[in-house]
Amino acid sequence: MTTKARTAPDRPVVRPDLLAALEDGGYRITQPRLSLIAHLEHREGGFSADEICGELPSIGRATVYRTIRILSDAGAICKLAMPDGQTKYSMSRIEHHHHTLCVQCGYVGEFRHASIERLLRAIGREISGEIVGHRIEVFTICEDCPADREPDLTPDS
Amino acid sequence: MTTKARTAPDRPVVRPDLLAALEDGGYRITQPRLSLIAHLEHREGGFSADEICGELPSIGRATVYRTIRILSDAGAICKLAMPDGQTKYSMSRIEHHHHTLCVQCGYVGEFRHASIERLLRAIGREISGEIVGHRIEVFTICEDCPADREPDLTPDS
DNA sequence: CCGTAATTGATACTCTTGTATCAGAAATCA
DNA sequence: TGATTTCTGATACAAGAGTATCAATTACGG
Repeated sequence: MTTKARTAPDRPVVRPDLLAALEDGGYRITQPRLSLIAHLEHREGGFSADEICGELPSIGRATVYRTIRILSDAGAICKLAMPDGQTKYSMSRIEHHHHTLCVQCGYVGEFRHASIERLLRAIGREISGEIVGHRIEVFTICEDCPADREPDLTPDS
Repeated sequence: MTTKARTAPDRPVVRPDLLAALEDGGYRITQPRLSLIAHLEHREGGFSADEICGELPSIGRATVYRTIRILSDAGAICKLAMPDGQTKYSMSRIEHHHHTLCVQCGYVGEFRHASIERLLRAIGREISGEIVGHRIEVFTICEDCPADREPDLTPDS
């Protein structure tokens, strides 16, 4: 029964699609990459690369950045920008989504809205040039944050 | 007839609303600020702070950044983010607009779309927390850019 | 026209977000 | 089990974007 488990070390079990992001890219399945993926998979909200370095001190900075890049290229992670320019990442849990970012605690939520795709097509008809991408970020003060404080800079571009 | 012009130096004439952005903030009308505003007013597309430093070498770096900040706070300038994280600014010419950014030449365009405000209200009803701002950026390859090249990273968050 | 207070510009500094390097360690292939 | 190739982690480096400092200058109210 346990024939196959002979040489398996204590590899964390991760979402198959995240594993596939590595394999499809021709990357090796390594311990640090698995630990990182397992960590991100269970992490709430958004994160910065440096936060992850702090949370997983056993994994080198360079590896954290490299792995985030791989996952980001594979579409498993989204790269976001806070109003102040800070970079955040977020694990994608649903497809074709957009993000809410709490300007106070950095919490990142995902939402879908059918009208958005339609809207983008309409915009495409009105502007010159070809649309190659978009960024839609909704800045919020999330439920768990005190709403009484002055929010940060809130660009509405 | 020319009584009033006696002590007026060669101050550039700038859009009154931009001047107001200074006055309303309690800022002095200085030569460097006026030169900068006059320059930006006639400049096409988007710009980075450092580009402006290069274009107006007689104005100090710090002053460029300070003035951009003042205008940005006053809403006369929008702060944008390119897909790669680079910061761009753009003079606002119309109200309640959003931006197109050419990922190849950095050209910034403005557009309005009535549905966007409606859409945001709809989103507000679906998510938890309070919306305090948003960022909608449409990345393009503009008419004047060769479309055959591979575009940059095109996040669709 | 003068005094005061804000502004300027040069420069140094900071902080974030990465990338480059490279010897040693690990994963994979045969 | 090697042999080979990739990956890792420590560290240094770099670019971008902006702030802090501060003496000299400029604008503005009276």
